[in-house]
Amino acid sequence: MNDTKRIGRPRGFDENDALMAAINVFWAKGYDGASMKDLTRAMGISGPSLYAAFGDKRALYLKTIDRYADVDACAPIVAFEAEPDIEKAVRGFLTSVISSATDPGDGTRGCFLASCVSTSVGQVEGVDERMEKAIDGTDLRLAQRFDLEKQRGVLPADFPSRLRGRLMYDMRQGFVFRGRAGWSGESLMEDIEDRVQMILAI
Amino acid sequence: MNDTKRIGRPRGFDENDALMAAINVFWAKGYDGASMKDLTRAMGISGPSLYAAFGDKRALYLKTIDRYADVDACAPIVAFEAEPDIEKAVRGFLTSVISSATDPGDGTRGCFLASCVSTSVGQVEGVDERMEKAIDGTDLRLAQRFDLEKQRGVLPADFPSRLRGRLMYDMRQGFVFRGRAGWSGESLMEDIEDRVQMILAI
DNA sequence: ATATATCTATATCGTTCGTTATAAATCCCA
DNA sequence: TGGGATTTATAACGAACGATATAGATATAT
Repeated sequence: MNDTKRIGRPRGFDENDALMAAINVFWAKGYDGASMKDLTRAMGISGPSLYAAFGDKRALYLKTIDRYADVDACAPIVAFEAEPDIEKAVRGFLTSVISSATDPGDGTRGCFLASCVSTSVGQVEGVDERMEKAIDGTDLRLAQRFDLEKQRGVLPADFPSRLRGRLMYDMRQGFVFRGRAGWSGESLMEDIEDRVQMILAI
Repeated sequence: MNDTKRIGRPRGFDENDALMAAINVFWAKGYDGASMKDLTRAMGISGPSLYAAFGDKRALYLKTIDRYADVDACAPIVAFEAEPDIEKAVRGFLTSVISSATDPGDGTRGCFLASCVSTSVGQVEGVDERMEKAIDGTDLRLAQRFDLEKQRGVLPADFPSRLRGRLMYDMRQGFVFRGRAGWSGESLMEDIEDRVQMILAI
């Protein structure tokens, strides 16, 4: 908005970078599990700087959710939209879900929204609306991809795009959940061919 | 186990009742959200009594999980197993999931395992194994119900019982999640006919 | 009745939490 | 070269947390 140089000492950190770092902390530890010390250390700033820039912990959390939604960091959905062949796209979506749900990285398994934010729905004020909006948005994107195939004639005109989009979303929720509970990627992969057929059935 | 009268002052509370009360507190507030004060008040006992009987907070939490699994309190699964007609059973399962996921009661929405325990997987030591075992057990029960129908000849011999059981489970996870995010029961019900057909397809 | 063992309640412990005064440091502008 | 504005770091705040030491209460056993 305001590109004019502001008076006073400038920020010693990048707000974007700090937010992305905060996302990873919440992602790995959850809202309650992430202490202010965890956050300030990972963000490379001190407590007062954090409060001045983002408000309190809850406000920071909500901003990480908004940021995550903005940068469109959800790999499975991106994969789904990028692949031209619809069957491969569905398979790619599920495969991406599974790999991200089971990859033993820095603790940021699954999707930030599905793995972390979803666990604070109904617990942290302000999360519910954002989560609902995120689910709506995802449902819509998935459905639109199917609608595209209906226009192309690949899928029949009466294909229930919305329902199948939601189905895919719920499958993701299940896979992420199982991954967090310790399921291996291989065992989860046993299901995907059956599921691809379900999603695309008539 | 030991029915002989024990020496010393007897317990002033029932351990079962106290555990059930603790379940509801965790269910409504989550593991971190449930304070010892919340727990002792709901359980009707004082702090030291709680610690003497159940250990620390985490041990109590794990015991509530075990207890919940034992009493078989998961309504959707019970409904699924009770209904003789398999299609009605599947529909009943999903309907029960949705109603319990959206019923605005005392905060104990969904299933204790799906709504609360699942959010502490990877966060609280000892939860992972229990959750994995619970999922395994549920998958098995759902699959066995399908196997029964295969024996009866209602479902074809090549019906993938295990896969469809897992599918139902993942659908539940999705519905519970959406319910927590604010979805209404009616909007969730829009999906179920399509889903019943999916689960029983081929 | 006394001794012993167990449970209960009050009160408090030390931590850790999220949050914030305070003051030094760093920049723009005049 | 100051003066004003803003950000920084240190330190500490009150509150709430989970967990306990202590002492009183209540049962059985002898």
